[in-house]
Amino acid sequence: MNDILSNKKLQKVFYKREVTIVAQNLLGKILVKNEKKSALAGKIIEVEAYNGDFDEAAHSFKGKTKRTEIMFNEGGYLYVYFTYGAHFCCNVVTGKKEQGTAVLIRAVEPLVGLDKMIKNRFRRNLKNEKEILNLTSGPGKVCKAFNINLSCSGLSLLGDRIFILDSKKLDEKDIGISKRIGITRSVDLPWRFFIKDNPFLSRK
DNA sequence: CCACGGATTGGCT
DNA sequence: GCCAATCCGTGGA
Repeated sequence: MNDILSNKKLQKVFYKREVTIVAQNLLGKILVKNEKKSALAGKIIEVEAYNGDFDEAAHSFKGKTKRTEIMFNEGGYLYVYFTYGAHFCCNVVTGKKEQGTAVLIRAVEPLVGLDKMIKNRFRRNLKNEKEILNLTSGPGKVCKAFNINLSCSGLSLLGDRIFILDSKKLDEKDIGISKRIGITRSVDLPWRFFIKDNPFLSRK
């Protein structure tokens, strides 16, 4: 199983493309976070695209602020924000410099470092086997399990702390598309992409 | 300085 | 299914 970690790291050219293309192509790829002694890894199974040019739900829509300036980098950086007084959410910055586009990682399927993820997320042992499905099935949950917080915002995905590995291309028929979740503006854009029937999705 | 709302989660009805 | 928790970022006075 750990041989998945020998896959090739995604490079700048992958991230600099248009945000909805990057979003769909991130499905099935492997998010990796290197800890002091071990690695955490999960397969990306649910994402959403945000584009500040015309998408009122994007943090970058109103222009650059101290919080969102990272979103205006060129593709290949991590943008993390804090919300509802409790949760972090992590995004992959995409496109060209000053564009303000990013992909929210909404759910992953845990692959490597499960014990550590369980510790990070619940601070206790699992109550039962089914609880594993609650480990990384939402944007705040992913960040908690991977110990991603504001100190990770702005990190380069070409570095060694956090990055994404390639994997074989998904069959188009396995990709689902829907409206985005939890927003109040630009609600009709069909910019949520997910791997159909994966048990770790945030919603069915 | 103050007010308001949020790219969520988990607990309770 | 409904709803409170919780606090920072943002914008206006």
